[in-house]
Amino acid sequence: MNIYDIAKEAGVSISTVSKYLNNKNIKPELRERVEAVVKKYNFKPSALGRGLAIKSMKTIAVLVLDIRDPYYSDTAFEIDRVLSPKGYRVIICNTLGSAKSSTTYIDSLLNINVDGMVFVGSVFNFLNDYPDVLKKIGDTPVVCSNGKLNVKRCSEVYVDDFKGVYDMTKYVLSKTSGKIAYIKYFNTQSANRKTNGYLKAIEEDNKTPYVYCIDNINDGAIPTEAIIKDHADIKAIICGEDLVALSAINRLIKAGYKIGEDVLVTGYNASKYCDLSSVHITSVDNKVQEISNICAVTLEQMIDNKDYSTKVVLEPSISIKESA
Amino acid sequence: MNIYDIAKEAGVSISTVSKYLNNKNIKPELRERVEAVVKKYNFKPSALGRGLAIKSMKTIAVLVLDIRDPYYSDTAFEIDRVLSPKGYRVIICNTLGSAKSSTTYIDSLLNINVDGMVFVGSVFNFLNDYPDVLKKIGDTPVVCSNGKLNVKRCSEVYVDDFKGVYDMTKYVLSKTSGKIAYIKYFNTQSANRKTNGYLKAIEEDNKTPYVYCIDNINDGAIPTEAIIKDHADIKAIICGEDLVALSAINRLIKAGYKIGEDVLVTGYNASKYCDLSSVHITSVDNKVQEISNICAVTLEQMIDNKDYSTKVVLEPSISIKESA
DNA sequence: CTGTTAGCGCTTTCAT
DNA sequence: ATGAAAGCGCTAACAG
Repeated sequence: MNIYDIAKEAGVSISTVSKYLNNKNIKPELRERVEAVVKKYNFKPSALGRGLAIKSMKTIAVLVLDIRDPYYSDTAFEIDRVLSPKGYRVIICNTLGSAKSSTTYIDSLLNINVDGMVFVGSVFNFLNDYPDVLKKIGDTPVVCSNGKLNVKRCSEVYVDDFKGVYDMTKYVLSKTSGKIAYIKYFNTQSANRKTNGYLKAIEEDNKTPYVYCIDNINDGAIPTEAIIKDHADIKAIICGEDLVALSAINRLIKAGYKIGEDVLVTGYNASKYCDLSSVHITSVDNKVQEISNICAVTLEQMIDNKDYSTKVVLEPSISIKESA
Repeated sequence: MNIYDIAKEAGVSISTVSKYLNNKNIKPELRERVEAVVKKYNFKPSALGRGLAIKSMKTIAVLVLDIRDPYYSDTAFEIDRVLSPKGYRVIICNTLGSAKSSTTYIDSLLNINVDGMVFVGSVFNFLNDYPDVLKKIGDTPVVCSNGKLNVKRCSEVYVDDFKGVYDMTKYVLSKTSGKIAYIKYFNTQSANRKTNGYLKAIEEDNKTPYVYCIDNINDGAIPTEAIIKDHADIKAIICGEDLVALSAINRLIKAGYKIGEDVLVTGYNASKYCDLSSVHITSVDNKVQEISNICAVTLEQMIDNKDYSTKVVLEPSISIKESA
């Protein structure tokens, strides 16, 4: 069933059917005739035919490191929640941070004339070192959450994670005068900004910073163990990720520390992980849902050639629970 | 840049270019000429043009309840991991269990001639009550994980969750002779099979079953509290979901129980949640990755019109940790 | 306002 | 083996 069939049965031309389908002005009588047939067969025009004609597939893509990470699945969920009711299909790409994989996904997306893409996380900034990729993206609308791509049409949506950790460190400083350590996860620009927030606050207080790094998000117990060994009198551990805080807490409990009393522990993301430990976790709320919502809305504005903000910065807040 | 441009520059016809792109036989000389131009521009044929011609977009869809649930994101991840290197784009659909949303997604997918769909979870079986939807799906390849759709081409991949909980209950019975309760989550066919596994094992041991139900996966603390109140001498709680076990454990610890000693707690899914509590959780391993892998591989076989198994049943196993 | 017609980029007969 | 031409389903410019 295609518009020819509909046109024939309604006794009109295909362009009238097309006009009907695209809400253009046609005479009421014809409109009724066409509508009757369309409804009768519950006809939905092929997105392929239209796609080829107008070079758009009503499809957008969300590129993430790994959809299994709650931060990314939250993002993907919100984007789908906003855009799928508007007829967009949402393609999900797990790049795992590999340049090869990322560029392959991008090729594949451009191949179907994807209407827009959302790059989630500052990890994707490495693409700025691939001018041929940027060139291929051309003027396809791009929204970067916590990142920036040097393409023609790019909107950036940030949460100020420097401030997030800075504020959190200030908060912790207000609760203890003892040693405060920081566990940094990964080495993205975002992770560096967070670390700098910690360093700045610590420095302003004339204290000594203790930074421990991990590359695997499940390895939180390792630096925690090191911290316990290096500084048995540790009073607080600020973590760059909730999962890390969770591991740290479990490790500290095993070592006999009372969380929230002997030692304060904080996380980052204010994710559901915060409520999974016996001691609920105080965390930097970096507004995943809000930021993803803005990404989705902005992307749609870009696609529709409406005005849009090229840069939005959100203030994180502190979600206080029991661990600090 | 399209095949006409390539053809012109290579001095051949478009059909020769098309043949080159589709690995059909062409004379070595021409092949070389075409290849040179294709490589020069790193030409990738438009999926839209091809899509219209052959009615396939090299796109598959994964329909889940909610991608934020780790079980579903694990599934989506694995399917993308297998299929995206083969050139498939993976569309993600969060139906939230709503019939309206599901059918809208399905319409949208069929509209782009999606090559295949994976329905994850027995929740989607409700679609069998919508004959018009099934009819629309027609002979589009469908794979159901833990479910079944009455469409022309459907492959089912199951994990025997009755046996999973049955075995787990037997295991728990071997460790304690006290009261064993079960916390059931939701009311899907799968949840019922699990509950029956518990009931069967309990019955075979001539013990009294205690089943508590919840509809929200985060409500594990509620039935746990009830259990503590009803049966202070509870010896084990078997949960239908890891997250429920996690809440139960936190609640039990608060009440002063020693997990793994005073009371055993088990989960279902053997997800990463099992390692997030201070006491790691013994759980039924229902092989998410394996099952998703089979879904992806089977779907590809169906799409390629190769032979495929219409039904695969996997045996769950028990992942023993500290909580039981 | 309506219909005719020419694409959109590719695949696929069907002659050559 | 190769190329010309038709066709996939739709949109849009253009003529009426």
